Amino acid sequence: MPTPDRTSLDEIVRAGRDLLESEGLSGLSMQAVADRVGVRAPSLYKRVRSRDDLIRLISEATLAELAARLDAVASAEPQADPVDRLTQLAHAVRAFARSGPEAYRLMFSPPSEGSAASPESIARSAAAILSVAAELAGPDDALDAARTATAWTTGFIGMELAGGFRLGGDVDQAYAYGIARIAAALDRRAG
Amino acid sequence: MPTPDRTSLDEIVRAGRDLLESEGLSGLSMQAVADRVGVRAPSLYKRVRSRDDLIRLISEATLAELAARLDAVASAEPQADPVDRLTQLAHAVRAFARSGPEAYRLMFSPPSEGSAASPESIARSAAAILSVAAELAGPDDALDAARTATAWTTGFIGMELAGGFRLGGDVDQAYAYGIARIAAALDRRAG
DNA sequence: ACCTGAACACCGTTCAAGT
DNA sequence: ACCTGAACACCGTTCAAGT
Repeated sequence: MPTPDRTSLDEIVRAGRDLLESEGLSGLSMQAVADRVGVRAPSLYKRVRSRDDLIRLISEATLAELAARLDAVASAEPQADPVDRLTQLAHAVRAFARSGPEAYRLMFSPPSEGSAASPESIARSAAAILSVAAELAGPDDALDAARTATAWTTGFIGMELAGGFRLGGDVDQAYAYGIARIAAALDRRAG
Repeated sequence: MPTPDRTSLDEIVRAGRDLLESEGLSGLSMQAVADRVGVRAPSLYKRVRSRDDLIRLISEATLAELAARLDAVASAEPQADPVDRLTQLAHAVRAFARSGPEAYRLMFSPPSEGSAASPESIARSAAAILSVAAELAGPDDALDAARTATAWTTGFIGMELAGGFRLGGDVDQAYAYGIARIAAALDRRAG
């Protein structure tokens, strides 16, 4: 006789994300997730292969949200100058990271191989930046340019989240300075 | 009656680093470290406050090594063009990261607050880059320029180590492309 | 002064037994 | 078909007892 479902994969992933953000990665235990969704820990394994798998699902969900956010920004003003659009994208990534720092970090530094998001979802979240990079640097250099912009963005935000900017100075201004330099450097019109 | 020392802090940190590199962060257990140095796990707490503290010590040691490496590169050809020197520094960081990827990742994404390296040692490892950045961008923009270069470098390498470059293309070439663009963008002589 | 075994409170995960 | 308690093999850490 079937038992009525007492939870769902969605609820588990959502609970995991909340827990990750409020308690950090070490607080994301199967027990804690089970408590949140009102089930015993072993029951989670009906919907999730392992804790690593749960972490991967959280990464995947976060990545999808980021991709949606960036798509919205990119398509908001399709006519705007590509330098401005790249700048807006970079600011959107930073705002997203600040709204959920733990989940953001998870995307870019998975604690294990099995918890890394799939190449497909990574590619999807890079689409908006790739398209602006193509406009800026031209089709031949689009991939390299997108990588340069993405590397700088994730590097800056990663250092910021890790508390790496303790030499003083205005971090917001450093971000603005950086994105302006990067955008100009990638702009083929500038030569 | 005192017992002769059966291990030392240095040996523990070294064993921890080896273990980290060969087994990953999750393989870096107090038990495994104790086995390596020939002691029982509780004895480690005579020299180390906690596992987090051991991780911090490993980060600190790695950071000191990186700083020494970069100092050596920076002072090898003091007369060279700053663009070339920044390029060499960037390549040195990447080579260092590849020689010990797990320890490298630890420096830039500490798994917890207590395992982060001290601001002082971070500042020390940034000295070489800061000095080239000052030459390139001028004293007023030195800090912002150093942050831009560092963010790009750590971001690129972090993505590479996380396996984030699966869209194809030549990653070595993307690195060369990026550092050339960044160096040119920071160079005030180019304007 | 250092080292140890025993113990504590946790983990992630498996599995037979329940409904 | 889902859920559970019990169990297993691990953790990090503390502490009294040994030398």
